[in-house]
Amino acid sequence: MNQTTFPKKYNPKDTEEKINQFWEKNKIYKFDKKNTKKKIYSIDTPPPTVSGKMHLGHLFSYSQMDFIARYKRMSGFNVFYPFGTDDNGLATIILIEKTNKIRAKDTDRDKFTKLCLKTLEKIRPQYIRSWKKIGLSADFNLFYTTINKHCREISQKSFIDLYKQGRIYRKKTPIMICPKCKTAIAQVELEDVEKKTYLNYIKVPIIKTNKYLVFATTRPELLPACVGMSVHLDDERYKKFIGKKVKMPITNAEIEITEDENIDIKYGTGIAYFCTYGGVEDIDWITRNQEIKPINIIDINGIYNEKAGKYAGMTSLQARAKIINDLKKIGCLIKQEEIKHTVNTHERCGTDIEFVATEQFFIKYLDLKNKFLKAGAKLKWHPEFMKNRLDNWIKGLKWDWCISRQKNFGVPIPVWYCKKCGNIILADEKQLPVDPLKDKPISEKCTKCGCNEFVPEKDVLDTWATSSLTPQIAASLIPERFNEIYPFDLRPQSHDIITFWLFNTLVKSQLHNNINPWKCVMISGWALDPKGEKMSKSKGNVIEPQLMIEKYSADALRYWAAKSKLGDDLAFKEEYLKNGMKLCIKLWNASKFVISNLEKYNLNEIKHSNPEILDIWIIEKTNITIKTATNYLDKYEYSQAKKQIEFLFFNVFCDNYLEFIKYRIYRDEMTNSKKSALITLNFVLFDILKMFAPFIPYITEEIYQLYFRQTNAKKSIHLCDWPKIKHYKNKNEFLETGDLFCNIIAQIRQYKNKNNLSLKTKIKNIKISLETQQEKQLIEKIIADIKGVGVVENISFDVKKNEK
RNA sequence: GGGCGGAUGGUCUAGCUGGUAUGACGUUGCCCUUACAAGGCAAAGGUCGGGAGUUCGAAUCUCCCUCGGCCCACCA
Repeated sequence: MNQTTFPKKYNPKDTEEKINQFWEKNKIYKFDKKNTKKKIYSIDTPPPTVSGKMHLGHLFSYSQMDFIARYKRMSGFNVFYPFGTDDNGLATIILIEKTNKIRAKDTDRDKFTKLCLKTLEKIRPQYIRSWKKIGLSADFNLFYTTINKHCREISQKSFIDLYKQGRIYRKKTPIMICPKCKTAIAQVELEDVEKKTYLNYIKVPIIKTNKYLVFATTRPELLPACVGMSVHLDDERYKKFIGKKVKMPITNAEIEITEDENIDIKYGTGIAYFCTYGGVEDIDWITRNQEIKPINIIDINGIYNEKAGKYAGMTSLQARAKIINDLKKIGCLIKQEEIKHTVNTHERCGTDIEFVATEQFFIKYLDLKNKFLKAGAKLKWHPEFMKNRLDNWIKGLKWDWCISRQKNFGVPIPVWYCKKCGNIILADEKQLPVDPLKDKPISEKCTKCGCNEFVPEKDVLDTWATSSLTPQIAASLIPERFNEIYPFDLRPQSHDIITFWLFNTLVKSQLHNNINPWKCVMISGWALDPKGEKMSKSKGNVIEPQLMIEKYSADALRYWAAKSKLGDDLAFKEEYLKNGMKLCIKLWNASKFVISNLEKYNLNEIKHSNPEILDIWIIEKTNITIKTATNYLDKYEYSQAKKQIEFLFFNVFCDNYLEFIKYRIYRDEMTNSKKSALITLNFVLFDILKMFAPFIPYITEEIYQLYFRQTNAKKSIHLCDWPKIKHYKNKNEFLETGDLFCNIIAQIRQYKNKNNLSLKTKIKNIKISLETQQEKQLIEKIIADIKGVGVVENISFDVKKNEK
């Protein structure tokens, strides 16, 4: 047997770097596409955005999915674990603009996309390095970026398929836009912020009377778009005015007072005025009052148009200031009351959203709410209660999915319009991916009118329209095994995007294939700052994972990530990283001790036919841990599994077993008890290492390579089999005896402690108290061990109660 | 307003298909024991947010209340 010198100290920094290169060079995590014997376990890995940096939250949730991936790999699965990046959104635009000093607005879309792909190609390796560094065992060659050809093609194909199904429609409709980003935004992109504003009380004369009404509004600038005014039927103050008309100041428009049961009598003056469109309630109202024509005064860019009269060319904010001034001048503004209210803003830029009527593409799905609820219920949720969030969301959906975006970057909507008749011409599947701005439809003439001139659609698809296809995108990287990969076994992701990524993916899969995209979902929580608060740049409490890896090691960070229960948020505390390091150091030292002793002998030559009681005891303890840890991991409860393994290692193996066998293996002559100890040490340590491997992959690999690799065919510990249970007869008796033994050793330790004695000090006599006579019988078999381990010459027993 | 999850020694945390509580950090004492001083051994410390109920028995089940958290909906 080769003698390896086990390094005295563990150096995580160098080791992790070295191990990483080893993994990469030997393609340890490569998906074996030719292997048809192993069952595939497929993971729909979340694609992060290259434009960002890896943050602690990433580290947290990717580590958690990696525990499962590694466990499944060791359990004999052929793990399909791709890694993509999501690069067709605003963040990418900003990055490309910055790096290349250009503006997307002023650049040809095709050129910008190419430039983007080129830039991403350049910066990607550095970015992905972070993910490799945390020990992610994905196959990085199963790669996609949501803006590449492969993804554009699949995304456009999805559009065409849904269009043909009649699921996609184009409609002029009020839609939320961000006046700053100048694009349509979806419900999920909203963030509500509480803001201070003024509730303005405005006086309007009632026509043909000398009376007037006062209504209150936070959006006075929409006055030119006012189309209605309502009061509640039960409102004694206003009941009599229903059916009368008022004359709006400034515009002189005549508005009829109507009755509407949704009016809150207590809010403002109890009179609501409706503009097209100030908010959801305006849209609701106009849907209830079909005969009323909207006045669209805001354009898609957020600027007021000619219908706004003198306010044309302004933004809402500018118009508001001006109109308040004008109302004051003519004496119509009675008062302004400062209030706090919640406004919907665009989550990316914080700008208040506007409602504007524009032509947009929608995926029709409101009619399928029940189908989606049922589909959600079919998924196995871990943790289970997270399903409520999806249900809640589906039940609350109000609009179809608006999938067009007015941006000059993204996946182009594969559509042209006939110049003459406006007929929509879909791209042909054969020509995908297509860019209507530069490509022409395959059919040269409009099928309706025969015209041969086409207007390209300028809009692109919502980023979620593409990222909701990650299962199809990833699985089609290995087309020949598509059907074994899809539906995926697992979708891991964090809870904040259940309502979009998870939901949208489910929707697409249901619409295209009528099945769920995955069998089960694993929802992770958030990484919080040490105080338990959300990390954000503005708060300045962001923790750099890279710095922490430098300081403590990736294994320590992963150890921290394994601390939280699945789905729970977890505060980041350096103390936990220290615990992680402590475990690594302990694992290193214990392995050093065990291996340095094992290395002295050729284990194959040591044959023992008679295992000692305490050796069977530790094997049985290991068996129990294997069983419970396996159960927990099968339920995705990695934190419980880790806890069990850690307990076995620290409290049973190190604190007790290693101490128990020292006196045996320190002997020079090769006795049976020494042989038994060596053999047991060998495989218990190996089992422990294997169980730790999914959590702390670096140090376990290093120890494997230093010793166990010599006698194992597998190149890496991560390719080894997950430990199996060894069977012994009468294991309960061994368990009982071993546990009792621990108890007695504890008594001896206590005795020495009380008497300020070192543990190795030999004592002549000690009295041990036992509970029953039966215990005494068990103990007699291992009296020699007690004397040896406890360093005692004579032992007497004091039995508390006698058995009948 | 609707929904979901929490509240356990000084701090963080496990347990929650019921039988007086897990571990870590911190604190104190002992030990420089041939794996480990970022150590080992040992000790002190909690009756499980409050109230009621079910039960022989509840941190664990039911109901109510209080206080955080998250998701969703919210106003002219």
